[in-house]
Amino acid sequence: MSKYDPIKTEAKWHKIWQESNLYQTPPSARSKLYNLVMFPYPSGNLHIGHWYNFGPADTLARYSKMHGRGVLQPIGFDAFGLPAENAAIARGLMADEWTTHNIEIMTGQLNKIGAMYDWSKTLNTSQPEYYKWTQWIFLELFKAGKAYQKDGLVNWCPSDKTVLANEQVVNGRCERCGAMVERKNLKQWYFSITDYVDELLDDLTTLDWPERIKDMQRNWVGKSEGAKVTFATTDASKKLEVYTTRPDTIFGATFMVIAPEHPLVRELTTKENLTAMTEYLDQAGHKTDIDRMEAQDKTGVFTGSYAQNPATKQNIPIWVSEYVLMGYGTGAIMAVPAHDERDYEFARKFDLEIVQVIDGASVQDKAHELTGKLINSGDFSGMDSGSAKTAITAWLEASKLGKPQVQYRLRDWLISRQRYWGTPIPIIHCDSCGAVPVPEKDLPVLLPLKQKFGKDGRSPLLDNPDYQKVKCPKCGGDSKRETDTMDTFVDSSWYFLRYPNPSYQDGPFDPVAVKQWLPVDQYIGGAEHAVLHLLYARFITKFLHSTGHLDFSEPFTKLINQGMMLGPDGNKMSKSKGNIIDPDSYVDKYGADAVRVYLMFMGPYDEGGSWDPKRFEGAHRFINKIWELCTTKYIETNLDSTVEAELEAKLHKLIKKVTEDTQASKFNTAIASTMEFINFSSNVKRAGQASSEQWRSMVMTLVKLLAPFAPFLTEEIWERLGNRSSVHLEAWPEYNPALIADNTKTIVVQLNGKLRSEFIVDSKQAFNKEELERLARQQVATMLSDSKISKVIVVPGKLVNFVVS
RNA sequence: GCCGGGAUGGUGGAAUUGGUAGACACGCCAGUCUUAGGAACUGGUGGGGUAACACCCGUGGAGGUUCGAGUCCUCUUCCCGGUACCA
Repeated sequence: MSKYDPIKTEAKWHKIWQESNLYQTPPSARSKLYNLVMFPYPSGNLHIGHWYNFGPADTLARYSKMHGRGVLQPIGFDAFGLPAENAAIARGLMADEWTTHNIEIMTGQLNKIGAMYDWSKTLNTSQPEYYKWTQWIFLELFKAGKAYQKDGLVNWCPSDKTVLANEQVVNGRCERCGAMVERKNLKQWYFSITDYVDELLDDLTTLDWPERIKDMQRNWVGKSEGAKVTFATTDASKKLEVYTTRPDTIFGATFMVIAPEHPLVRELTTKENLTAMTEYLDQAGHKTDIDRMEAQDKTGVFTGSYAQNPATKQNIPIWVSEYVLMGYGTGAIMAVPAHDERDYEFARKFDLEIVQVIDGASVQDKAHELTGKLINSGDFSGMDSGSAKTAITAWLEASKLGKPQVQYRLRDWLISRQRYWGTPIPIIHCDSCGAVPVPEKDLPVLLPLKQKFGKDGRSPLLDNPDYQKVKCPKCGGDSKRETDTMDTFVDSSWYFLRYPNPSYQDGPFDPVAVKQWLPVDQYIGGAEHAVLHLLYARFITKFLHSTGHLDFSEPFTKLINQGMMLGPDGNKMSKSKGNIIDPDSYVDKYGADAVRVYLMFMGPYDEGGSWDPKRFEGAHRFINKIWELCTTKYIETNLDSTVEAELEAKLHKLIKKVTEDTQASKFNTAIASTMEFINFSSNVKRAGQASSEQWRSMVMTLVKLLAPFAPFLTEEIWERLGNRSSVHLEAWPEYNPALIADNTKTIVVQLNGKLRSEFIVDSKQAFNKEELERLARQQVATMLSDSKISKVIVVPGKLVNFVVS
């Protein structure tokens, strides 16, 4: 029998599967599985991380299909976006040409994976028939008042020349290109994600997602409970609102601090302090976020004004400092230096009063941030922090000086981008009517193709009068089309709704198909989208739910996170480190099955790992061993009924193990047990101890168990075994529990918990305590001869432990 | 700083959830085959110890609970991911 040729075999089956439409999505199914991977960005090449995501995801899909579930497993492209635009500029190409070219290449690579993609259900977010509906969703949000324009401080990436959402700023840098983000005052479009903040937080408990992802979302939303308190200036002319999580410390508020961008800064600054203030504001305005973060020392300037602490009635100075951020709370704080580290540092530096109001630790050298018993707090002294928070907030509320307040860190989603390659924002700016939405009948607003890029990547839309010139849909007057496009995360926030029927014309998604397939049953992808895509998609789903377009409010019931694939050196793969593994070279030499098996055997799926070329050999050998075992002639020479029974028992144990492990995405242990079984059955084969019929039936079962892992190899073997139809249409094997029960058990004998001996006992005897103790005593009789047994512990079916002195 | 995850042979990793630590695989060593190399196959492989057994040590570190701890508790070191003047 010839050696296994993965290249020929894989090409052969890929063709047959395609021609026979083997993986066509069933129109309906009693039990459905919407198995989804995060669709790729058409960067030009499928990298090893894609394989690590898509291969095991397909194994899960195939496993479910064999369980009789109707499976929808689509694939498409997240095709708009900056990298394509930048690459096109760099190569002097059109963005659409570059994207189309990459999609062609990547489609070929995707086919090699051997995944059961249904290519009749693919989509591409840069196509007008798709982005028409992205625009439609924008208009729905606009109608509901949840897409709005706002003037304000935004994150600006000077290298990509566009604004960014908060979620796209990582450590003060642009998530895409790593450039330091600047702050700018601009009028931009936002989506009101904060309107859904409580649902986004609370519904996390209903989701079957990894806890760490849920925690990341919880942290990002950043809910905190406290109080809003109003402080009046001493002349009562102005009011300053502050947010605090520690109303119990209000008696210790000895000064106030407001952000440099606070609207009252100018008004509060007295003549004597004006020069210093102007200087301070000027240098603060020039700093990037990074500068601010890295500032070692607290800086600040006194305004010259005072406010009255409503609790102590004392006059306290109002300062301006960068450590108070305009974007959180009210942009002003009551500073309690005794009980807040930052306020403490500021007070020490500028020699401000420190009054301790919580007992329990000295504030001589540092702030005391814990809760405790109140002191120096008037009528509230003696209470503990917990009840004082409630009592003081109630008192503030009764005196109309404050109220309980819940604060979130999450801000609205800034979706405008000053770039060309994205979904045009369907808005027309009219001098008399303002921002007017493009009427639905005029959708899509087509993105003009074949555009030459301006200098420095300037959006061609800005220099395209034909695109901009438009009549106002309201008054018919001359007006100007919006030239910004949408963040690509808007495109990807709803794509999973369209997959079930991507050619649907009458809406963004086909309600019948959505009813059949949604929500997504399992979503498989990396953790890098925890607070980006996954949060946005939940928001859009909740919006469409609240407006009656969907009857579910969470898009992804179950989330599976694969770990990260690292280079052979254990580092994140990057061009600069030169440690990028190209999957194609392995696929072209050893086949997709070997690559899939390698990736799944490597270790726990959610932990990832580094690519080790040496260890790849193991997966390759595994494939060859299966081939050898299943396709070379079996000769029955030396029948042994004990071995036959053992083979049968091991097979059924294997079915159980592979079933349970695959279900739990524990691919590595599923494969390990299969290897173990193959080692055992190779010995049986060599000795010819089992009947030919048993052997043949065992091989058939084994091939079915392996089908989701190595789809090409198993299909070829299946055919050679004489089967006419595909192994991928077979039903998943079931195990017989009666065959799994061992008829003997190994009982361990311990002395003081240490292994000393073991014996085999008939399963019927394994739970008879007296018998086990008797047998165990025989085993270690000589060792026990001159020791005193103080206790005997018998664990039925497992062990006997003698405690001796 | 805060939140989450982790540390087991030369390497990747197993371990029925408190009951034989190191499954499976890589690598290495020896052997068979081969002109040779490779491939394939067979056996061995945590450390110490022994002629071979016996025996001792061993899951980042220090304690503890228990007849028995990789697994539970307390403290601690280091690594990874997320997040951060968030009041």
